[in-house]
Amino acid sequence: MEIAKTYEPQLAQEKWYQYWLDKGYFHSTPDHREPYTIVIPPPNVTGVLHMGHMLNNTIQDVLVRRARMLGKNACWVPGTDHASIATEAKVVQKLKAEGISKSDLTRDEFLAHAFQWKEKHGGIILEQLKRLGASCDWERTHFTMDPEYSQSVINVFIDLFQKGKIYRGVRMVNWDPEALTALSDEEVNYKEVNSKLFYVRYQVVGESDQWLTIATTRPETILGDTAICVHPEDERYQKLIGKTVMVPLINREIPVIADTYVDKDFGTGCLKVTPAHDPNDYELGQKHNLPSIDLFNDNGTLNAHGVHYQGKDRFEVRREIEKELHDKGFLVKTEDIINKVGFSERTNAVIEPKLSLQWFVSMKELAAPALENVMNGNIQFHPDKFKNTYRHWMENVKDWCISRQLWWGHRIPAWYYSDRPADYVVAKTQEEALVLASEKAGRAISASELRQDEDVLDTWFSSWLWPISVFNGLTQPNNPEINYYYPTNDLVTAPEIMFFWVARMAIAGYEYMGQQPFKNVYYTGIVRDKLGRKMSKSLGNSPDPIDLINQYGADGVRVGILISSPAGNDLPFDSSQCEQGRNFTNKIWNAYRLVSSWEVREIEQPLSSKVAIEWFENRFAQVLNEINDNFDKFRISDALMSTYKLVWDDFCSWYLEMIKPGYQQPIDRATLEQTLDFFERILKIMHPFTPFVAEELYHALRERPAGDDIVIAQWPVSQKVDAAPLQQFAFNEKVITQIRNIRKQNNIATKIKLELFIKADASRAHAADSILIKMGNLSLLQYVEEKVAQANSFIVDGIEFFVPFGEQIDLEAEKKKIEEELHYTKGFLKSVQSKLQNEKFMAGAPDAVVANERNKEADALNKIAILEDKLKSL
RNA sequence: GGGGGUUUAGCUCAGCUGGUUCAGAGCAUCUGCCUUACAAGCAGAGGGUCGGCGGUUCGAACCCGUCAACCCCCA
Repeated sequence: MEIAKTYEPQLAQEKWYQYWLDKGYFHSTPDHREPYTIVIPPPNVTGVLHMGHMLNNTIQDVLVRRARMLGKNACWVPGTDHASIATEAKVVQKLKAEGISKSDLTRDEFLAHAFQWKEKHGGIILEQLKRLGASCDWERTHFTMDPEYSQSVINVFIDLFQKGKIYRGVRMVNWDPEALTALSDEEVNYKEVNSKLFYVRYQVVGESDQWLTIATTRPETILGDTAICVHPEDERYQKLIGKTVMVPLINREIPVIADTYVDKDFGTGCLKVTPAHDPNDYELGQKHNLPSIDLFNDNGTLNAHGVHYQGKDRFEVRREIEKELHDKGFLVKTEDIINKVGFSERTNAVIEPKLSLQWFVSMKELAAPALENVMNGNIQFHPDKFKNTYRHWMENVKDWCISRQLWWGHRIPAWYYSDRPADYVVAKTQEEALVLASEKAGRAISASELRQDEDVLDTWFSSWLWPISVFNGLTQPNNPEINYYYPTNDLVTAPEIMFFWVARMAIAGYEYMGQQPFKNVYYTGIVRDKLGRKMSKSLGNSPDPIDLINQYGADGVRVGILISSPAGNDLPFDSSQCEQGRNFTNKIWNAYRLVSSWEVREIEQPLSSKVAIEWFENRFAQVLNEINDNFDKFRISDALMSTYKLVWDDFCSWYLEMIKPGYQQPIDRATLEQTLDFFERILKIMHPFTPFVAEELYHALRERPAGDDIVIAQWPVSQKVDAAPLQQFAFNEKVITQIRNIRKQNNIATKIKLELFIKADASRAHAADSILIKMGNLSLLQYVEEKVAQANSFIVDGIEFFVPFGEQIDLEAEKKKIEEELHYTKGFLKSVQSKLQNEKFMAGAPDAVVANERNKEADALNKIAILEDKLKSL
């Protein structure tokens, strides 16, 4: 049967993925084997696969597939995250397009729409992962809002509340005026923007025509000023401290206070204090007992304190108030400056610092074990440089604002029974809340009096339980699954979410399991385009992974994305890498074509094949050790590169060429059997990277009994490496390269046989010479005592080789070549000898190093002698 | 402003405790080959004062200092 000249991946992908599923190879249940567990970083339920997922999940799959082959009980738990803000924003948008406003809907109606959306779009991304070949245990697919999962989240909230770790308080929070919710600090991105610095003058009360000028980037907040602050040691303003000034436009009298917080050199050295709208001002306000005047509505428009600007948007007011200040003589000047402004990670709206009543987790104590166990290596980071960043954050951890003014998510289980903020209880259900509320109030509270908190919990308040809750470790403590699979082994994620997620999982792990959630954290880099830009939807510079899979095959794309992406390094991605990956799959495919075309006959095994086999056996063992070592160190790209070179260079370019019978010649059985065995081992180590082509060829190679599939095959066992055949081969490789060079320089076709003379004692003759004959296409190989005249010559490891000239002779070129080599070797000798003559070197360097230098000297002297001799003879 | 990191071939990266790897790999480049497994290929070659300067050392890509550029995180 004719085998296609190029590998067609699509059929194999569908066939084998379905086959693996049908056989249940990805499904895991606890047994006697050592578990190997990875929990997927759950993508947003409504998300679609992007290059970042691609990188991340390919790495996970490589790790899982290898673990499976190592005989571990591999379990990769997939699932999705409800992603409250992102998903709610999408649903709101979709409803808007249909002419429905969120405010027209009840909470239940809205949630019905949201669940509908989730049913429709949820899980698309999981289907896409299957195309990539992800060997997840799909029977374990979880969603962070599954009933049992939600139960864990609520339980944890209640538990932390009862432990006094959760509290409710008024704090300055990051308010997203578009999503109408508070955000955690981590969800705010600071960007540099071009702004204006406005210099505005305030009249000093009780002085005629005395003014004090402040500088601000936010003139619209002037209406909320409650003080002016100067540095206590600023001589310019000494006499103003304690006086009062008039707020422009509204003529409210406010004090001038002094605090070292003020930077004397920024602007005019006078700071206007607006406690309701700036975190630093808020602190100042607390310290100096200043009132707060909140100017804004939740959507960023001004409220009644904004007087005639009431109802207008903050940015519109900024423009208009500039004009009014100018017209009325308060605006001294404006300057262009670049300042940092916070933007919402989700909606990109400019964040408004806002005072509000929110729920917080007190982090300091909770974080302690999570910090300690990363620093002491119980949890390992790859690369470990991220430990520094982690420590810095954990040592300065701030309380975590966990309430979000959204509907999509886990509703906060707090129940209010009056209008007083303190009159609430925290309970799992309304029934329990009724009991608790009645107790707390000292009277019977009725169901109608009870009102549940409107807010939901931050998404990360559920995802931090992921490694525990996917095994129901909180709702069914000590169940067999959690006991078996937890702690998980490796977590693969992006450094951006080290604090959002990794740190908090560690915290929850120690708090609720008394154990780390994972042993290793592998941080991937950011996938960038050729120009170094982050791949993003808005830039439109991200290829669709599914398109790539269609174009290059899943295996090709997997190789392409891993070929050069060391842990923690950004990955500048270019589709040419996938081409390389595809070529790789094609290479092994064609190796199979070659091997399968041989006809086996009961003939004697050529000596060269015997030698080749011995060499490859050891070469394979050597590279396998390298690969295992790279895997152990989480150097995935290096493991892939070693695999790539083993397959392409060692196996295809050398081994197969060495044992390949002549055209239409049969092969001996021993060599073929050994080759099939090598091929099979090669496929096994390729399998984690290129699972589809590996399985396809594994079955093409041999008839196999049911259940003999590469996906569950045993990883090759590491063997002892014998150095001798490797050295012999390295020598031959150099000789062969030299012969090829001579062919090339003299335009001698590969087909033409050459003669090779070796100036050495015939006792040096070795079985491996057969390799020289075969690979050099020699008609004669002979040991001689004297130089051979009229020949190209070269030296390998101090031994001189001669290839007699054929018809063409280029004496001059040959001479020049030798002269160049001679010149170089003399220079080399000089540098070595100067070292050996240096007394300090001789005194200071270890013996081994000195001996080494002596060897170098001897080699160089020998080589120079040969070269000079050669020159003379020409 | 605080913290961390990076700088080695055109590109992406290795380079372990300072001493043969006269600094390595893959890709790209150049040259020659359609040699019946593969042109998605084969063979060969070129390419780096290891960011600059200074220091320690018999010896520095590696250690120290300094300057510069870039990146990330945090406020």
